[in-house]
Amino acid sequence: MNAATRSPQPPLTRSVEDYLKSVFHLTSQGGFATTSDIAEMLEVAPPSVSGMMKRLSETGLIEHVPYRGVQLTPQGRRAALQMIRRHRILESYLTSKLGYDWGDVHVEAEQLEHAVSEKLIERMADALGEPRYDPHGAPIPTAAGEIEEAELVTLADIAVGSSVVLREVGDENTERLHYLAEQGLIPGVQLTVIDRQPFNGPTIVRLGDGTTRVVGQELALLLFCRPVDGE
Amino acid sequence: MNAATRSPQPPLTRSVEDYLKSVFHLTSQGGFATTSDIAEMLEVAPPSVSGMMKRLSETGLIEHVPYRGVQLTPQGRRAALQMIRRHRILESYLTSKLGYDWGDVHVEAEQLEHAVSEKLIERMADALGEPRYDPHGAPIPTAAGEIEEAELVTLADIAVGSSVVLREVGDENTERLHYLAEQGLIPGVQLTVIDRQPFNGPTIVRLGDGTTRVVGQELALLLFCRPVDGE
DNA sequence: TTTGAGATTTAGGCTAGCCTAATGCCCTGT
DNA sequence: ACAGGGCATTAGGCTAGCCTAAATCTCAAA
Ligand SMILES: [Mn+2]
Ligand SMILES: [Mn+2]
Ligand SMILES: [Mn+2]
Ligand SMILES: [Mn+2]
Repeated sequence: MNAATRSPQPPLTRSVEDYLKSVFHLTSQGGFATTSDIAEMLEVAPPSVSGMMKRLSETGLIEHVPYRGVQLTPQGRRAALQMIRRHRILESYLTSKLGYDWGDVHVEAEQLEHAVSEKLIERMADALGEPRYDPHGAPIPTAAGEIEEAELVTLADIAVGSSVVLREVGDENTERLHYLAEQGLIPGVQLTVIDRQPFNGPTIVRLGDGTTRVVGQELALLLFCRPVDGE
Repeated sequence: MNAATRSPQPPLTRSVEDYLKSVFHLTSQGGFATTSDIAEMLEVAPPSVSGMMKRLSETGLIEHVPYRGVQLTPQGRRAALQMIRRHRILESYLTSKLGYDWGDVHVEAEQLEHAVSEKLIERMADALGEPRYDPHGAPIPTAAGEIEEAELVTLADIAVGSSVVLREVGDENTERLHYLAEQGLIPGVQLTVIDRQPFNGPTIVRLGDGTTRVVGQELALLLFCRPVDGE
């Protein structure tokens, strides 16, 4: 009887939890997560990733194809989704109940996610009314481990003349989030693309109040939108 | 320039934080914390404590007198009080804002105390109105690192006929806390000792509503009281 | 088909924290 | 004064996670 089949499993370490989340995010579009992508995301050296991948495949949390990359097993995926639920509930709670700025919650949640109990997360979720999205618009997995998969398009890909709803923005960069909030570019806002400059130039959008914003290509690639019905 | 004088210090680890808290509690009546007392409190083997004491004295957090025990340095005391503030604010918050039972908060706080930021603790404290006592009646250190030192007496030492206010109870045992809550023996309640059986027998107290309780010696030793003014 | 750049893994090393077994210190009781 | 019990420390070993340097694999370009 080996480690992968022995039960009950010892609790996952902080590191393991973060590795699993990384693999989840890196494989969300399908395919493998590569050693160097994981290393970059977690800010560790590639050999550290190789070492951890070895341990994680021995415990049955990932499938490792040498020199190709890794994918989560069903068990690994379950654990990753649980961590993502924790993270996003925490971000939501800090924002709604403790007056946190949406630019600051990610860093705090990155630590707390490893220390909170299941019970605390469910109490927070309950206090919030079982939110479905975190403050940055990312879907919150259910306690049962299900997550909404929406097909979103980046603002940079929206044709001039089309209207969209901004659904989700990346949550890792505090300054970027502050800037977006200043500009009123927050999830839920409706935008109409009124122009786009050539050569990967900025996209110009009109907000509901008639004001316009000039969004550079780099930023436009990080604003995930859903086309508005009937457009 | 050695480790003790180099600055800024690296953040303390989870283990170090728990060791410092233990030393604080074990020296709160003065004197030294012994290796075996620390080992018992943290549920580790004595040699693990010896090893950690070596590291902590090298970093200037404790003073170690070989074969005698340890005491906190001012720096170690500051760190310990910060952790105790975190712990007690967390217990208060979980109880007041998330409907936690007072018997369950200790275990949760024991983990969270290592993951929360200073900022989060201050937001929680603010949301609670800067509480001065945790749910078990223990004083909460201020953000500046000051803690109230009250001279409390255990119920077992109160003379028959005297009245007291129950101020503080130990928070480590969930079942004990549940039992105390059932009996109405919670901090703030006024008690009059109406009898005590000999040979370390139980203490009989009357509550404000006229009902009585029979409190065994073991429990009476853990109920910390303040004599009522003018008695 | 060969080759080389780039990615990955292996080799070897380090620290923090834990353990058990062996040794050493301290103090009390005779 | 000293023996012995009990506590503390030292010795030696282990795992998780990290690192750098060296070896190895892969794949696309020549
Ligand atoms: Mn986040
Ligand atoms: Mn994390
Ligand atoms: Mn507690
Ligand atoms: Mn703790």
